[in-house]
Amino acid sequence: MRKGIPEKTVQRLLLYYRYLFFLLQQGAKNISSKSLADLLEIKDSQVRKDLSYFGQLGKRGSGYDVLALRDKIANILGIDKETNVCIVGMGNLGSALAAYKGFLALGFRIIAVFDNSKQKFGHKIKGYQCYDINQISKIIEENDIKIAILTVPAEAAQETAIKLEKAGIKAILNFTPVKLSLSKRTKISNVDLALELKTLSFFMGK
Amino acid sequence: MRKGIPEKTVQRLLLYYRYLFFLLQQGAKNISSKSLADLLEIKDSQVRKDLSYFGQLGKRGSGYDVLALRDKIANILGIDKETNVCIVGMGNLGSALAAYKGFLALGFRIIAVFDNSKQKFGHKIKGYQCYDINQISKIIEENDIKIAILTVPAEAAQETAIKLEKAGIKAILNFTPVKLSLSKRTKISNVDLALELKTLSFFMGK
DNA sequence: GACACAATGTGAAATAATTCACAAATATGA
DNA sequence: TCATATTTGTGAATTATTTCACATTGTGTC
Repeated sequence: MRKGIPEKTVQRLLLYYRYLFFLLQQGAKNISSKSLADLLEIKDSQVRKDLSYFGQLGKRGSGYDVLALRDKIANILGIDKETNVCIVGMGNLGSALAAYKGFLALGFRIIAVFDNSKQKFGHKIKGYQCYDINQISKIIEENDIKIAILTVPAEAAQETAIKLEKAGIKAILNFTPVKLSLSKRTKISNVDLALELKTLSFFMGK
Repeated sequence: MRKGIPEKTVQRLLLYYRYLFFLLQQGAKNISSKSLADLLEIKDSQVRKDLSYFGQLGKRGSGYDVLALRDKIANILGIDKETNVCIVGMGNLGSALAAYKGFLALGFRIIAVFDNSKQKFGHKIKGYQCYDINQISKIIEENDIKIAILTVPAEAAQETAIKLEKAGIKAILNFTPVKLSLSKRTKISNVDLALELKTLSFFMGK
């Protein structure tokens, strides 16, 4: 079912989800692809094409049922079941992400945070018990964690990523500016903050 | 010169830049599109196509001069001149970004940070003087700031964005999960942390 | 200098993503 | 019930991006 679905489509699905969530609170019962598209400043055909990957979810003449569509998307994206994650590297960014509420709303639960500094482990950071990175195998196994958010300094990125892979992590959200070299089996997604800012400034006013 | 250049190309340019910077430190004089491509796990033709948007930068037979290419990319991306930015919203994420070193390496200088809380303004946060958001017009004018990093809570995002636009901000790096509605003139780039994590988990193991 | 090898630059081809456009289904109102 | 409106779902067309493939240029060796 999730074969050949463009990444962009998955991303938009989440944007649809957020609007549907909001619309439901407003008491909306139905919505057309046109209205949803207008809210996001995209084309209505884009909305319909995206949704069509997952079946015939709408009704000709009246559009989509807001509640049913929201729940369907929640199901497609797995928002309806909890996914455990850990954060590795408790510097400024790691700590900020530990406190970030946006993950919870999408079904993510931060189960553990790791660092390599004796000063930090054993203590609580943003309410989470901080563990020694070398204990990771034990803790991710005990807690069924498959996803790690990597926020260590660039110098430590590659070696830490290898530790994560060995420990059984299947996907890494990589906030370091390092191209991680791991087996094809491990899924990596890069969030490069400086790159985003540079791209923005390049196209500014264009 | 920067008309019709794909955003993806600009992003890769920065990745090339980082590797060239590193290679130069290693003492490399020349590099082929093939070697550079292999480091990034992309195709060599992609590297050449990307660079070809900006002229004939290589030399047949021997490849690209590392120093010259690095400097050319720095020039294209404007890394060689400083760009002033501000951060708006000094919660966890805003504070973490204020301390983030990666911006500096690309020519960005954080000039001011803003918040709306009396507890915060007047004080220093991560070494930066925190100002009242309502003073923004004055401060961005005085300091020639055209770019803002927006890290306020979702509820305050749209109203704050309007303030930024009114004050003369031309580009916003938006970390809130809100679709900002501003004039076409203002360039917006969205960094949606929860979306990145959800996309990653969707494709995990696929 | 001539020959073999290396590597670019770039049209053309292939692939991917978006948008169009319209038949089909549903809704609405007289 | 019938005519008209709406709105989906989806092939086809378009547009964007990547990859191919090769002529051309430069390098190194004898």
